[in-house]
Amino acid sequence: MAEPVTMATDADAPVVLNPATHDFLKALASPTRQRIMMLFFNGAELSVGEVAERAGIGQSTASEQLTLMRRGGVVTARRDGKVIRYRGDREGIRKALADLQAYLEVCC
Amino acid sequence: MAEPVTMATDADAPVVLNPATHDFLKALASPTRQRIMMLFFNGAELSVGEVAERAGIGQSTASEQLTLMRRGGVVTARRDGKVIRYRGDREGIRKALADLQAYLEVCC
DNA sequence: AAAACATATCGTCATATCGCGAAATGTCAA
DNA sequence: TTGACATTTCGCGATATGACGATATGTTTT
Repeated sequence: MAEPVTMATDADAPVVLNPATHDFLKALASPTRQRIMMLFFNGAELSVGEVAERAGIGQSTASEQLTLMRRGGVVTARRDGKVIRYRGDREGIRKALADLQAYLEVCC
Repeated sequence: MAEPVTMATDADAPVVLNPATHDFLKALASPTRQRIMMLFFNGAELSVGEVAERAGIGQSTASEQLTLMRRGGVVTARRDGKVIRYRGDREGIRKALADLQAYLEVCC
């Protein structure tokens, strides 16, 4: 409940941000993943194969990048038959942005 | 003035985010730079040498990482005699977070 | 101008990440 | 359970990043 970021004093300032927020930053700090992110424009839901095709990357690459993005909380996945459909994670993003903002509040 | 992110429709959705926001994400997506960031806790102003010492890294490394962070808009630098003092960039961070939020609004 | 000092840049190496094809895993249909 | 198909995992080469020491640049003082 008590985040390492809130109410910090000089003595117990966090040295790194929490893993979830770090994963969020990594999930977006790559041109390829940014391109993938924009495929989920307007709530679109896409399979791994569709992402691979539209992003112009191999199928295994798409799978790996989507796993990272899922870990970063920017997309969610659900199985639909033999296909897995991904879409933007509105709530995950909202939370990550809030955490990031709280983290940065400490120093600036 | 018209950001590539705002008012996007399905036809002209941005494929990557603007360079400034990308640099912002990169500036924070590294444990070392996160550690450095937290040194600027509570508006502290530190020289390159002080950052190197407190972060436990070499002087050249500190200089290079601070350059990245400056490009990402998370710190500012000013010369003070023969020393250069860095501190958290409140306004740069605020702007970057707003841009990031706008970018993510598109898809989620 | 030269000495002293802080920072920036350069060259190099170690490690991490990216992207791929191949193989393994998992799921539905017959 | 076998076959067909989608996704994940694995192994690998290419490229990017991180950190360092050495050197260059810039600033102040003498």
